[in-house]
Amino acid sequence: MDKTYNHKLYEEKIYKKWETSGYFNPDNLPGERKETFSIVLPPPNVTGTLHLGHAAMLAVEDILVRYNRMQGKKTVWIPGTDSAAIATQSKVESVLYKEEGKTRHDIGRTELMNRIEAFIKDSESTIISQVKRMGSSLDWSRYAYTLDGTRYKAVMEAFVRMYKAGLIYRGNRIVNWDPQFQTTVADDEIEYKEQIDPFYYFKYGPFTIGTVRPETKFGDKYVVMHPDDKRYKKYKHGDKIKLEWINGPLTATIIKDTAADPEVGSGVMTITPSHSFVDFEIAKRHNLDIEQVIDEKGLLLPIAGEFAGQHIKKARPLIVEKLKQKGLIEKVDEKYIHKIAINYRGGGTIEPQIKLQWWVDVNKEIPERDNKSLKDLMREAIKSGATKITPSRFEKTYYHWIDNLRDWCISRQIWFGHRIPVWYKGEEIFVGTEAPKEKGWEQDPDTLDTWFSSGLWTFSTLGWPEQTEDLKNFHPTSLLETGYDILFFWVARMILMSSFLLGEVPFKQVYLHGLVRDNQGRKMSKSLGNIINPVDMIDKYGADAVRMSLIIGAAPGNDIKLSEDRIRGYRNFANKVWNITRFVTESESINTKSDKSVKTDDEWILEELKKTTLSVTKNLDKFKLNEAAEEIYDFVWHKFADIYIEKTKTKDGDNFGVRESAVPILQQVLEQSLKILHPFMPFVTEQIWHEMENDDLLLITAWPKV
RNA sequence: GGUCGCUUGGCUCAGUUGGUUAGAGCGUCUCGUUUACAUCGAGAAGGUCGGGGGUUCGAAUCCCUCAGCGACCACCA
Repeated sequence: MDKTYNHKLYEEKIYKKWETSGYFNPDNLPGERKETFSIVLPPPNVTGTLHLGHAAMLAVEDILVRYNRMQGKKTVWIPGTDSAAIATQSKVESVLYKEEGKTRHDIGRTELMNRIEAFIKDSESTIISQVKRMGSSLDWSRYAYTLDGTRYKAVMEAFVRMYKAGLIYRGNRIVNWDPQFQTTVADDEIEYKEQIDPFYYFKYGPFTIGTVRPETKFGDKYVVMHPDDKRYKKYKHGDKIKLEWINGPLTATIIKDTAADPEVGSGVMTITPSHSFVDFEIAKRHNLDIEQVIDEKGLLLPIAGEFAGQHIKKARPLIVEKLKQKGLIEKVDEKYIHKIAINYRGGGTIEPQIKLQWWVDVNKEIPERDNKSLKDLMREAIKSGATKITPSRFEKTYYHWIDNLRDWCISRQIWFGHRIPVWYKGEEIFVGTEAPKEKGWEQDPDTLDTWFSSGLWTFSTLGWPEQTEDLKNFHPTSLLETGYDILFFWVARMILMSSFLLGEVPFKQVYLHGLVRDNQGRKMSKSLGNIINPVDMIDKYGADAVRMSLIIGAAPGNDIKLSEDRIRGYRNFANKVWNITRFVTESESINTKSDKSVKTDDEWILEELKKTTLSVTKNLDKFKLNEAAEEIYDFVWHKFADIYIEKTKTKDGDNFGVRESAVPILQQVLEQSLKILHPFMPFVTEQIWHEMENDDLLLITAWPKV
């Protein structure tokens, strides 16, 4: 054995050895295994590269998987990658534009698909090999891709079943429209950004109305006020008044609605139902006309008169200028702070639009599920305890989210993804897993929201809708581990899908890890230049060290602050374990007979070993990985090495040695330490296991009985 | 505006049924070049556990209140 542990010499070889052993696949595990343990990996983007968030996720999941495998359970961890529809398509589109100056419409749907497929093929191996470098004991024989054949079947089946149950419908409703990507965006995929803009007060007949967006106001012909607002007592609901507006005279109608807050401004507002969620609701309540003002590209429509055809950004100052000339501006607040909605995937500013889209009805009662709605089912999964969330405080957040949940818009106007299994022929509509045979049917051009297919992930990866052995054995899965930032996006939707389609929860336990930040608590970003690349760190310090640094000090749900110093510290620990082994191995040949009163030392270390093992086991069962890892670290370094080993050393003149009676104890403690350390630091422990001339793999040895 | 969380030695953090002198890593200081390891060892300094009040025989841990920070959610035109 070398004097220091050099991870570069071993990690790749060890991973290969594990892979060829076949033990990542539960079907090959030795012995009779009755209990099962299953985790489905949250699929990273197929075109992405490994970041620290992935690394943290892989570390946590691999620890639990290795632990349960050693506990004698039939254990599977299923890998996969995600097509990341919008992100991938826009990446390919931007390359297309940069290199060839073309848009997707220039090359057509089929050609774009080909380009995307090629791009994915190129980059898929990158993320997979990076996942492997973390030591992830994933069963690659069960690898799934969100757009592969099996998953396609599942998505089609799910859509059709939900449609037949009346849970999916098509309707005209207001959506979040991204003019840049030309697609709808889900409520949760929106980010709000603070911005300073002028706030205008306009004269609207006898009233004063305020807005930051004059360009939407052309069609405003309803004035809304609170029914109890005394200032406007003389106006009755439905009254008509004539007034002068941007492009000439207009007849406005008075609407009394509680949505108007008397405390805000003048207490009066006009509405633009076509481009505002609130206004849309008001318009629907009172059955008002709804007129589109801005088109999908952000251009003004003919209703804008002389401004028609102009882009809203350019038109705004011109409109303000015109209003000024007409004497309709009362005042302007130049520094009004408000929030604008943007597509968090990096797209443009959201413009609400009314569109004919496909929706999932979250409130409809489902006869085959005891007349419960999807919302009810989602609540029940947690309330009944069928699924538990760690840390538990997120359960409250989860309920709150469900309470505010609106119908889910699942159609997207992009080409890359699962195409909606609906065909039209004139007024006729056909919904099925396969295209109708006769001619003349045209398929809906839209694709499904990526979270629709992700929602099926726990069972689509197990072969559903086929009733496979895997599905029977491994569903509901034991645990879902992910960052708390996608609790809503994903976790909630998996519960929704599984509850309806399978009548059971997708997982028994949710473990939410925190976000990885830099050592000052800042998010890692390119612009700050504080990104730590996990692959670089693995090169430098080894995967074991990276894993430990992401576990210790990271309580569930709390953000992790990481620095290179910490990673280095755990590299040192790996080396410590290595050298303990060298000492123990050497002790066999240099032991001396000088036995003194040392029985208490032996008893003490064995007692400590037992205590540590027990506590580590308990903490792993309770998902307290951070505490478990710290205990082992402390035991191995400060109890075993610093205290016990030092005490076994003997000195006779110039001859150094080891107390003979301690040799078997050293062996025993080392061996058991390696076992309980293995889930955390799999590479160095496996290599040592091999150096100690064991034939089997540490990977599948039995967890010490406690 | 609503909800949730955080505040423990210089820095980063543990501490879930309230119980003896409050822990770790990094950093700092002193000493040590003994063949397991300098990616090391021995030792040390450093905390009224954000402020105040309360419950209790006893609180970092439970309750109230104040302050600072952060996150998420929300339709302020």
